[in-house]
Amino acid sequence: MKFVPRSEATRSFIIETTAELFNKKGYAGTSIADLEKITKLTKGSIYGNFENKEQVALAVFDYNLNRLQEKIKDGVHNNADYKGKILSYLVTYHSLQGSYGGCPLQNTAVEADDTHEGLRERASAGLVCWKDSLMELIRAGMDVNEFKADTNAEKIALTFMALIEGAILISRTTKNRAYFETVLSVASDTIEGICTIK
Amino acid sequence: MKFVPRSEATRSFIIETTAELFNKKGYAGTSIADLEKITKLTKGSIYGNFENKEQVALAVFDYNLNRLQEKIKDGVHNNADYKGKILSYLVTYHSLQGSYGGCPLQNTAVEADDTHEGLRERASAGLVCWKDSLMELIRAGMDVNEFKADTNAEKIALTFMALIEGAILISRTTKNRAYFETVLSVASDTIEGICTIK
Amino acid sequence: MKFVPRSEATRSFIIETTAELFNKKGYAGTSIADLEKITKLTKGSIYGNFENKEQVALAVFDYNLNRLQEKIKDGVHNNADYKGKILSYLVTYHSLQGSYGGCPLQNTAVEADDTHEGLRERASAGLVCWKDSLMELIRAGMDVNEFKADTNAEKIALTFMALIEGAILISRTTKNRAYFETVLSVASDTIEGICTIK
Amino acid sequence: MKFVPRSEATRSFIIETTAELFNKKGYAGTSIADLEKITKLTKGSIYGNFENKEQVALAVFDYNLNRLQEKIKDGVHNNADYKGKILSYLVTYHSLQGSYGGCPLQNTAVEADDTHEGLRERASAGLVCWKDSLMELIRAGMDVNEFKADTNAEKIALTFMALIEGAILISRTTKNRAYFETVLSVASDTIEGICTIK
DNA sequence: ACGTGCGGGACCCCCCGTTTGT
DNA sequence: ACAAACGGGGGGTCCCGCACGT
Repeated sequence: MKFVPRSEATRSFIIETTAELFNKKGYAGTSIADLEKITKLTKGSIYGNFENKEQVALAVFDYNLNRLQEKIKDGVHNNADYKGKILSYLVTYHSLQGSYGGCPLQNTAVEADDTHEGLRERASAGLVCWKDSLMELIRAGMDVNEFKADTNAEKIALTFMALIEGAILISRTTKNRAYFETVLSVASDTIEGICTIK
Repeated sequence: MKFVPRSEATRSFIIETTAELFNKKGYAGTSIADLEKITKLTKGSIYGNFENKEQVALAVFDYNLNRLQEKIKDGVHNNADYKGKILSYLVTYHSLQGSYGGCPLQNTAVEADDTHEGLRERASAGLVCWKDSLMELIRAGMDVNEFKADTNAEKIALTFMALIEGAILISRTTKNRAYFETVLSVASDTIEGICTIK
Repeated sequence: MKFVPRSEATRSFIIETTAELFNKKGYAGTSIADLEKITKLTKGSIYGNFENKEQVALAVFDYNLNRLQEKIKDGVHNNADYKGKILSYLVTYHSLQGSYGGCPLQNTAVEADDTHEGLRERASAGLVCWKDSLMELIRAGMDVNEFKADTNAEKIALTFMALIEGAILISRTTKNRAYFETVLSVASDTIEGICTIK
Repeated sequence: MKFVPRSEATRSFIIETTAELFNKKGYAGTSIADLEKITKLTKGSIYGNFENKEQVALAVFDYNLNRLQEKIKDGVHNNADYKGKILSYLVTYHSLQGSYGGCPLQNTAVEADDTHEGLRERASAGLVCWKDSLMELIRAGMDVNEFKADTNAEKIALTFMALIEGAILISRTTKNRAYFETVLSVASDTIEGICTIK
């Protein structure tokens, strides 16, 4: 029999409630029982709203990614110049380094790259989207002469992203926040470096 | 009863045979049945050589880390100047980007940071060890005037590491090798940037 | 996660269906697979109704003990005088000497005394409760002058119980019913011996 | 391939070393690993001396039974009159109420009666032998006019045994030594009761 | 001959993701 | 939306052989 989703509210509730759990324990490490416990719903209810565990995980990934993107978008909008817009990513990531379990893009990417093609594709799309957004900002900044004309937009974008993800990885694993700050300052410098004026 | 290990050969065989599997599928995602399949040994034999799955995983992590460190050490030894020694890391990591499942330090770190303290500690120690090695090389290079006297060794080391790990993450997830090259070139530039002469 | 029991009916069904098995094969000797076979339920169902095997065993012990006590209570109620009430124990135990696997109190006590504190405590409580019931009957009989005034109630109770349990042990092991009768006749004589009139 | 036993010394060592363990934990509850641990021998060695776990258990039962019988025989020999000989059983059993895990006859009988025909038979034989020994002593006492001529030897023997086993059962389970004394005093009285003179 | 080292595989208890009946 | 059952798989232990040393 075909699967028919039910109340959108419950579906959202499940996604939002379990998002942190999935981010922390991963797809393989999170059980349906965990979902029951944290949502206080029953298996039947969860399976009434999702076809299976995989669909919950996919929806949760989308939610986590969207949540991140919204915050980033806020930061971007709140800055007038392109340098500020790009540097706002650092502020946003900084504010996220709480107890949510790290960057969902990173967590999903690393778990899924050799095990779950569906999740890997989504993580990949998330990264590419992120890169494209950054490149767009850089190119826009170049257009208004805020950034140097010879800037390699993709290279800067990738460097920026790599530094952020690397910073999260190192600081979370070593539980040393200072490493995070240090690496992010380099990301900041990287952007400063392409500015035409200081 | 205290656990008594058996033939060192079998133990090593299990570790070496399952190392890639653990690196690809992670601790939670690898089952004893997987180990049986790939080693063609039985549970009885595996549990005769390891106390439990966790001990296999820990040993495998050590093996994977050591394997990486050996390759890096080779690269370092084969270069005379400190710049060459440091840049050899990039060559080594470049050669590793095959089908082994990515960087074990990254995989373990990301999976374990919120789920398995024992593995997290090992990954953390691995990262710190890596950073210290890099800092030592940088400081030695400063001593012989190969690197600028005002170089912040720790910052450079962390940046270098973050770029490498970030590069692996992005390129593996997107399955785009070019991203890897691009980010590593930035890592290379970073080292060039602290050299006294070109 | 806290364990939440399911349908009381299934739970009871499991207890009742497996009670004889546990009584015959003991706690260590009874496997979950045995329970599946005899109940024709699956592991999932059993573990949905009980936290673990131990909890099944404890519930089964309670059931078996209660079952025994109900029969005994019937016998006691069906007799007007205290001598008759006490001797009814013998009739009850006599009727129980079928193929149920012997006295659950005995079986549990002997298996658990050095291996399972939880079961041992329950068996102990069962024995003490039995002794107290007997003593109450004896003392009541003394109050109405049915039993001699100088009767040592506890001694008589313990003797009565020891004879019954000893009788079961000997007769079941040797598969000789006559031994059972012989020893029970002594238990009967013991009660006769404290009567004021014949 | 046929099984060929090995050094008698090792065989005895295994039996003697594991006797208490089997008595405490039972046949089903004792694992080969337990035997390894306590003997500090390897499985291979144990299986070199016994065909399988069952044969160890049978040999251990024989050993435990024999050990008991030897002590009883000592007590019997050290008493001149038949009353003393019989009552010496009580002294012997009293001295055995240490931490050895209770009466091996009882433990084996209760575990085996519905699960292991081989052990049950041995326990049965042990009980019958005990009964016969007691009956012999009683009849010999009757012959020399120490015991009343109308004594029902078998009944007295069975009562005596039942009281002892019942006493052990009750006192071990409740961990109340006083119950043991109380019931054994009744066993003693039973013998006094068949004496011609006090 | 005898003890050991080590591998085998069936089975242990328990939990998994899932479906069904209501 | 839930309660309850399902059956396969999770990690881990069981009892047992076999081949090697001594």
